[in-house]
Amino acid sequence: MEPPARPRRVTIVDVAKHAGVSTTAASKVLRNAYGASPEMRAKVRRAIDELGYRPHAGARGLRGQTYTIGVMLPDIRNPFFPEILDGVTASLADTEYQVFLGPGCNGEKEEARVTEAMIDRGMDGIILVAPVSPPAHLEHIAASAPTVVVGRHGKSPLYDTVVDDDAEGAALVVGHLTGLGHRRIAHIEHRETDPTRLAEMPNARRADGYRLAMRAHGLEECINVISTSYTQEGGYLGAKELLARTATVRPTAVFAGADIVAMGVLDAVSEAGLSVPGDLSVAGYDNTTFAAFAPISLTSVDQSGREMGRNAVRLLLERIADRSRNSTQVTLSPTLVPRRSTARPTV
Amino acid sequence: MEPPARPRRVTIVDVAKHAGVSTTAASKVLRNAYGASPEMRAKVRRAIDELGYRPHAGARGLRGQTYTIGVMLPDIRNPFFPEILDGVTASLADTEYQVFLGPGCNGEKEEARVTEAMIDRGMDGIILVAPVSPPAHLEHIAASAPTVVVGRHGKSPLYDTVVDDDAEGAALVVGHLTGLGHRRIAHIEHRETDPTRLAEMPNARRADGYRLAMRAHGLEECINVISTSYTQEGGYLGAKELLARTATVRPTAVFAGADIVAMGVLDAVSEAGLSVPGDLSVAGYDNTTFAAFAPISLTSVDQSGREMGRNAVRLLLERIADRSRNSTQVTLSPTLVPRRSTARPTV
DNA sequence: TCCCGCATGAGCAACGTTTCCCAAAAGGGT
DNA sequence: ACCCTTTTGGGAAACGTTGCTCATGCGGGA
Repeated sequence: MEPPARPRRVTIVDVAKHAGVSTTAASKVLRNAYGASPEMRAKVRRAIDELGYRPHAGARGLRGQTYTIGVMLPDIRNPFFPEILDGVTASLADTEYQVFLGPGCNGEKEEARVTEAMIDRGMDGIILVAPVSPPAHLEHIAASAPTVVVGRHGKSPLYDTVVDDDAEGAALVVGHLTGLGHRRIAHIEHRETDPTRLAEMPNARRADGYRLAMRAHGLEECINVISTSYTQEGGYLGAKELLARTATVRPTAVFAGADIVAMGVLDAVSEAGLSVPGDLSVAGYDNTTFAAFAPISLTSVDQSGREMGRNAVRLLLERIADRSRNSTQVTLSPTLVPRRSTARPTV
Repeated sequence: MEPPARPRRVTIVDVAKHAGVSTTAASKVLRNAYGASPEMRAKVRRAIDELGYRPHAGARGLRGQTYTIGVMLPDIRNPFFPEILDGVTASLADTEYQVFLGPGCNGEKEEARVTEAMIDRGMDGIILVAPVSPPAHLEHIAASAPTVVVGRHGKSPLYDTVVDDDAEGAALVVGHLTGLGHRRIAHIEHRETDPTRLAEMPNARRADGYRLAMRAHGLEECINVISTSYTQEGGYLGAKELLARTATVRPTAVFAGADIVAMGVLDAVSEAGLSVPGDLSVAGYDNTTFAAFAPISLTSVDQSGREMGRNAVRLLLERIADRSRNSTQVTLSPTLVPRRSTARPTV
């Protein structure tokens, strides 16, 4: 016995037939376009409801828009990114647009695959969060579809950007720690060699901001940057190196470039039988969800991801409406969230 | 001055012209279809490379496949779900398929919006992770596109399922705790009233498994289930209630139905000035990333999300190949990961 | 009365693919 | 030399929309 033939999807033609009008007319009603009388609108709308019609996005895309926005996140595991996403979806909630995420892509190759896939699917707009691709590739993307880059400092006439003032964030941390009385404040950064990334990626800005702030507080000779990576393991290795020093040289505080790095630092501290903040104050960056967990209670910098997401959508919709408008750069200010992982140094 | 007209996308017609063949021929080469000589294949492939042609997924979808798989995650913040996603993308890495995620959808309404959007975009297959929609809606989805449901126990002839044996997971925890000498073991569950969810959702199975295992250990009179929700707040409230009791009735161990719930428990414990595991042993479920962080070090149940993702893809591809095949249910066994949050009770 | 403009509708050609078909040519067995 | 099969290639019609162009009918101003 044959399984029942799947019912063909109802199309705009079915709607038009059922309403007794032309497909053109039905299309006009769908798009709220000019040239349809109130009675016709009513008829068509009724037919749509009765048949449960939904427009086919692919077919629409062939002639214009797909009503789809693509968002690329570098790492779905980093709990900071969902904040941005929330801002994006909230802003798009009462529009016809639908958001889809490219899956976790770390590395240029994966990034290229995902962005190309978005373009191939005719997405109306693309939001790239902290992409690692070279600027040329970003411009290639932006030339194919309206694009907003979030969390990366380079500017281009082809795309808009939304960034956090990472240097200021670093200064907030240094200011907080010096205010508590710390002098030997170390920083764990993400090692970067590529020159454009060195100029554009937030991690490099945070390191620069740290150095600048240390000098501003007259602590130039205490500057101490460990280059590992923005991972838990990177934090662990960096902290091991710091803790191996003799007590008179050992830092009393560590500014980790990201919360996840701070987690690694906590691992190493715990392994060494030391305590936070008694033996070492630790601060992170991103104010991720777990920074607030009671056993961790990590002092961190909040970049207001929601606000970044909202701004990204605003810029994207503006650019969809007018592709030739000048590119815009939005910079948001971070705030410090002090918690129990930082305290006065015990001399 | 006019901005330079955006270059029209390269189409299969351009490729055919450039190679000096028909578009039919070019299409055959693209799809590795029968009826093209080796020389023609070579010519067309060269043209594709020279022009940088990429097929337009929307147009393809109009006539068949879009080579797109949609994955719906209920909550992007729950660090367990990325595991599943990893399994999915890894399995799909060397196919032509591209994965896209629906953004965080908690609630039936959001779920419906996202799944409809996936269908509208002609996605070739849909993976639903722990959906909350009623079975009728799941079958509606499955009737429109090949579907695999992950992390939900109901079965249907229309879709395949991949689940963890949640009852066994609960039994592992209870066994572990009784083995350590605990008797008053409480459980914090996600309150569920809807009868089908009560039957199908993993949280209900975990609670049932807990009860069953307690009886099996002769601890029926110690059974103690607190109904809140699978959130940090839910865990916090549940733990407050438990900790308010006098020491002789107070549980010595808590089995939280999810790691995020355990975080809330830790918050409450810390607030009450008590310690883990000294005053209270705590176990979670999901073995999320942060369960391994040193200051937390949470005993948890690992469901091997990767394996679930891999299985989901396998089933999905099978169903795409043969839509009328019988539906399959895969059940995976969880394992216990003991850490420092559980220990012998201090009488 | 005539003409113009506007509101209302429909016809039709795209958009970029795939696939069903058919034609021509090329082998292969008598 | 003949027919039959297989290979190789292309023409053209879909798929579901949208937007251009055009036809009709109506009212109003001259």
